[in-house]
Amino acid sequence: MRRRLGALELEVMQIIWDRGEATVRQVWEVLYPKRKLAYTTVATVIRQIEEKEFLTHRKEGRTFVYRALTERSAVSRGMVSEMLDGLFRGSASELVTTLIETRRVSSEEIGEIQRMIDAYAEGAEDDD
Amino acid sequence: MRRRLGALELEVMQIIWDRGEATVRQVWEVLYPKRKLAYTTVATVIRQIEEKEFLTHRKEGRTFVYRALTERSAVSRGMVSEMLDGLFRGSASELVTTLIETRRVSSEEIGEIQRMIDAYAEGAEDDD
DNA sequence: CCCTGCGTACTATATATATAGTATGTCGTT
DNA sequence: AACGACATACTATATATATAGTACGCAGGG
Repeated sequence: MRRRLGALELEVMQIIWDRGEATVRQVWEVLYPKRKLAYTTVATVIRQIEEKEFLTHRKEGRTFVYRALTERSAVSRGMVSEMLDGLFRGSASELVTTLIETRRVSSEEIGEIQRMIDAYAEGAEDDD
Repeated sequence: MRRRLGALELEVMQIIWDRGEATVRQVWEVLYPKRKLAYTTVATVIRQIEEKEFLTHRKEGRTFVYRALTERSAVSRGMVSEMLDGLFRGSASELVTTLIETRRVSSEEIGEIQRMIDAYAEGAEDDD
């Protein structure tokens, strides 16, 4: 019964992935400047995410400390994959085209992408 | 009051973008093999998309012929942008990394991406 | 010992999305 | 003129998501 993550749920996950572990209060503190949510709202969202089995918790005193059950990379891949199919009919190059049309991508980033793609092309050279 | 598109709504939009225009029946016919939806479901979804102002229609006889009000590229950019921020903290290179980890990307596609990125790097050379 | 702060649990509401049924009108064929 | 196919309009239900309130327990400061 593994569902998908909404925008707010994803934000919460990002915070927990960043820190490794987090309490409701810690998540709330990070979130608060951007989205002025009630503390209990954050608590509720976190419990909902836990129901979807993306999180689990241990008890420290009376406080729950949450950690991810699913890695960030797995969720990212899932979402990228979805977008690839849903939006670009599976075409990776179309996605990249759109990506660089979307934002002014810094030349450092372009460089990184070039290196990464080149490295990948090398490695995959005698594959398919 | 411009909202966002759900997965099914996006599928419908893709069909209409592909053809330029489409009737409910045409959309339904394309959709049916994949998702066995009732004809009226498709009609409802299309009207809902129209309410969000992504579509409009003209009347041809008694049939409505729908066309997009928003270009595919604009929607794509919006969604990529969202994903970039929500998932990769704005890092385009991380997105591309995840992309090539996600699927076995064909060497043709890799080639295309290389050419495209290189061209972009050229053009932007003396920019920022 | 009692109040306050903070923790979780449960419940609630609004809106979005997915899905389809019923109603009603009309066009074309017999 | 009536029937069947098909068109849109309206309505309905389930589930997901965003958001927050209330209830209740416990622990520490006075």
